[in-house]
Amino acid sequence: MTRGIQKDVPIPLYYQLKEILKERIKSGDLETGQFIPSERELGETYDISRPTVRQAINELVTEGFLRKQHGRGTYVAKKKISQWFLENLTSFSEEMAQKGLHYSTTVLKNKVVGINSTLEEMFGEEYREFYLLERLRYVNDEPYVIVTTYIPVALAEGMDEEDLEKNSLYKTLEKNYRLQIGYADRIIEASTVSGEDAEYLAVDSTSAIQLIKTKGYLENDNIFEYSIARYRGDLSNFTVRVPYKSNS
Amino acid sequence: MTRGIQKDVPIPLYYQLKEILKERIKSGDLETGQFIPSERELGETYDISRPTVRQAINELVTEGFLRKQHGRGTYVAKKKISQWFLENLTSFSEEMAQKGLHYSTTVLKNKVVGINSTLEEMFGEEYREFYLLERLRYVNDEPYVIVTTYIPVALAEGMDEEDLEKNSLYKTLEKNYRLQIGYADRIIEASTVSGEDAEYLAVDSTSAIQLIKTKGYLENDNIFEYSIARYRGDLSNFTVRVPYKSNS
DNA sequence: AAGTGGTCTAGACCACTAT
DNA sequence: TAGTGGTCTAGACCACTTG
Repeated sequence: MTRGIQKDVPIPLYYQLKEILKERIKSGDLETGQFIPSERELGETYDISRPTVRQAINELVTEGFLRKQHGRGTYVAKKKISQWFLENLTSFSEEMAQKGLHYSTTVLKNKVVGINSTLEEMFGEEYREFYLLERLRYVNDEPYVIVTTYIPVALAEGMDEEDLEKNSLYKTLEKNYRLQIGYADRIIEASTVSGEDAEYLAVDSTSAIQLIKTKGYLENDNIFEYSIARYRGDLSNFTVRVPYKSNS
Repeated sequence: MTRGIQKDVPIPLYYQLKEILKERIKSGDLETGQFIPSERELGETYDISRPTVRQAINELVTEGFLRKQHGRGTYVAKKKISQWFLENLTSFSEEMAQKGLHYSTTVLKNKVVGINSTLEEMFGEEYREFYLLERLRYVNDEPYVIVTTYIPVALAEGMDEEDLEKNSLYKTLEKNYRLQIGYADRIIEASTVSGEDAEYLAVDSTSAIQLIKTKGYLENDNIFEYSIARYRGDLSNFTVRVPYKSNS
């Protein structure tokens, strides 16, 4: 049943091995805490060299699937906590699908606005007009988060609402507008809900909300997106796993 | 001036190269956006093989110091944003020192408590007694955060307040109690301040606070610490940089 | 002593970017 | 076309853990 590695396809061997190992973990073939075959053994099994095996394993270690112990071996890490978008730049829809939650979206605002001081601080003076998109998202039919997104018109000329509903925003920008997305900075703050948001989120005016501001950058380090998300504090939490580094 | 690489010391070559490159970045020798020498060139300069150079560079890329462009080269990334403890398991004192902020600490509680349902959920049934330490921290003479920490007595028998004030908690556990710290999960939530906390933090009773719960784990995946931090929402924010991965 | 992961070499060929 | 990073091989020796 173990899928083999194909050498005649343009997929890197180490990547194929990663997928195989992830699959074996997900299927339960390799259980939590169980030691996986040694690097040399995996190399023989799949007929690839040890450095290539190591590349696959090391990436899985940094991704949190495996853990190593010098002199003992490599074992499957404890099941990863439900990790939110604080570690991966995934879209809301992907996140919800992965968690198996039902969600829906209402568009509150969708227009083009001129520059203001906040936008100028974020994007600099290069752009003068921005798409403003404000969406209210429900999870299991409860209001969950309001997200306001700004994108320079120049980067996504002609983008319409359909683009944003069918695929995720990032996929649209990548495929239709050929933007090479690089990374994002997320700024996390706790705040009290604003009057307008309180109504949409169906909470009273003293409720706490989790603010998450996102600055999206392209591969070339130019900013392409700024968004402000307001999550209901009583419904949301976010988890990050941080490694310990004893050396400086 | 460029420090060379020493082959007769028990420090890995790739690690020495990492330090050299970081130093060259910090000193301004390699500036932001500037392309660094190619992998082959670095190998010749420091007389090490290309795979070894690649190991150094790849780690610096994942640490955010460098960025690569296939076919073009490797360049120095934009200066990293002030990154909070959401990416590294550093102590409050280290964090403040790095930011050059003045801080102080008051111990609110310091006692041993028996197990309860929350602690049992966190630590399991193995431990029956826990150190409870509650500290109020001031930054620039303003109340900033209250942190409540639980540690099983069995793991740090005889730990006293001095241990906790002089060095950081983690350093104490590592050095005096020989615990091998592995990683931590941080759970982030927004909430409204509790009555008791409101007084200490000097905010009114409807204020928002940033809750950050930390579960600390040892190398062997056993939990050794549970803490709940309440940050003043108006004074704190936390930043994370997340990479974009187009493939699943 | 045997097996494991950690480090390192000296090549090779490919895919991508620039000119 | 030349130079870059991306992938891969087939070894080698070391440090660490366990029997």
